[in-house]
Amino acid sequence: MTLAEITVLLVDDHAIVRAGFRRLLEQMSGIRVVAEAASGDEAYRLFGDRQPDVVVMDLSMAGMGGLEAIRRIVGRHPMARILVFSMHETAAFAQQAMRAGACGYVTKTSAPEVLVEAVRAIAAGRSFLSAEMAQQLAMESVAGERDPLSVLTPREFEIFRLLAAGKTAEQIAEVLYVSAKTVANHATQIKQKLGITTAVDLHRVALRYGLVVE
Amino acid sequence: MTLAEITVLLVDDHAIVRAGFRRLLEQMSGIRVVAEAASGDEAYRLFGDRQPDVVVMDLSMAGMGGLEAIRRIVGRHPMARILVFSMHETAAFAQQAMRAGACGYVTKTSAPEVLVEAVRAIAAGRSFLSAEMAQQLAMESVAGERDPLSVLTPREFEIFRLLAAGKTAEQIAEVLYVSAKTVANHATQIKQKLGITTAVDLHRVALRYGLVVE
DNA sequence: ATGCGATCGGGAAATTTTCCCGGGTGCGAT
DNA sequence: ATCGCACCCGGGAAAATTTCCCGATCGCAT
Repeated sequence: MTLAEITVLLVDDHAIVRAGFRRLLEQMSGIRVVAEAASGDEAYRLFGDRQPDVVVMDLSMAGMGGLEAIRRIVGRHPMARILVFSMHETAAFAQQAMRAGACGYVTKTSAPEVLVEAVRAIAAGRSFLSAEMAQQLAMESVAGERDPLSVLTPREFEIFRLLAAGKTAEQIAEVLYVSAKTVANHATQIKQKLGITTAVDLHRVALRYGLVVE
Repeated sequence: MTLAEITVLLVDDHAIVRAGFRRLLEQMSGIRVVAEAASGDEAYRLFGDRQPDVVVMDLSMAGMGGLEAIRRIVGRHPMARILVFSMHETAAFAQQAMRAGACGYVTKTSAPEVLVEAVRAIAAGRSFLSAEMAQQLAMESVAGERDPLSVLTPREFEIFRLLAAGKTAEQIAEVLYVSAKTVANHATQIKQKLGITTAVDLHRVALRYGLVVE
């Protein structure tokens, strides 16, 4: 592994990003891009052909998403080592990717050196998380790591759902036969528990857990 | 213009994308990247220094967004020619970008040749829309049923986007260099125009038109 | 020149959010 | 039985935000 070059399969539906990665790695010794794919499908096929040491993959691709592609590749080739290279700064994405079988996660805003370092780490059999991600994930695992909505009491959950559906505090108060004041107090408590500040965040959490349709 | 090289200022907060663009243009004659910026701020400063023929700009940047950067640059330098290079496939973005003062819009999924063609078109004084965008915009104008977001002014659209991203009025005020009061007033106007009342509705509209991810 | 729309924000009132509090209720443990 | 505890309900008061109304400026078009 340390003797030969590290071979890389690049997967991203943006040609410009693939070009950037190539340019970056051209200036490095010991790493060589042996193939590129613009879709999960293509990546799956090419992996079998080329047997690269490392796959560098974007998450957000049209068609079969990156997560699905990871599952497929790892399912067929358990030894595959995949580094996710995503634009999302959120720990939830990193978590999902790792769970799907990735060995590392780096954001696109990372410095170029970090990317190279990550590729080397993955090739060497280690895993790699960018510092911010590691930080976030650590925070979460300390916090208990389970479904964040489980911290809500039944009443809070109910109000959470209604808020996420776009109802105002008064409307909710009306259907629940309590005062708007109480709803407001619950709402504050809910946001506190979920660690969010705005109604938009609340809606996002609800979407993420399938509590509202679209 | 056709005699000299076309000089380009590259603006994108992802180093990898800038590298990709450089690599792409290195292989072309007649185009040269003379500067790179990782933020709208930096782009604004560098534009004055270098006076590039064309600015190639990403829309979604941390801090001052791309739209705001366009507004600022064009406001100060009316002759600036800006090509937007975005990951968003939605016509609403192209529409807003053009309205903010851009001369062209290309998505990151475009083929490399398209990017080069677009840069050349912009430098030659023409404007450029990628085929899919032109298609979508045409469809909309024919259908008469334009998206409700077109009733928003550029400024309103920008603030709308930031609100939909879960930012508070205060945070928005900070990145746009205006008072929180102004943002609040805009927000009221936006909700009025869109016929919505809650922040959750706002997020939903943004989702519906692909302005926010997820 | 004049009008118009876009942007920015102040003033003031209305409304909402937040924090702090206490009271009531059910439920399991001692 | 009664104690602790979590839950639910809401009042009071301060803080923050939203809303409505207004005037100012600026660029642009007629």
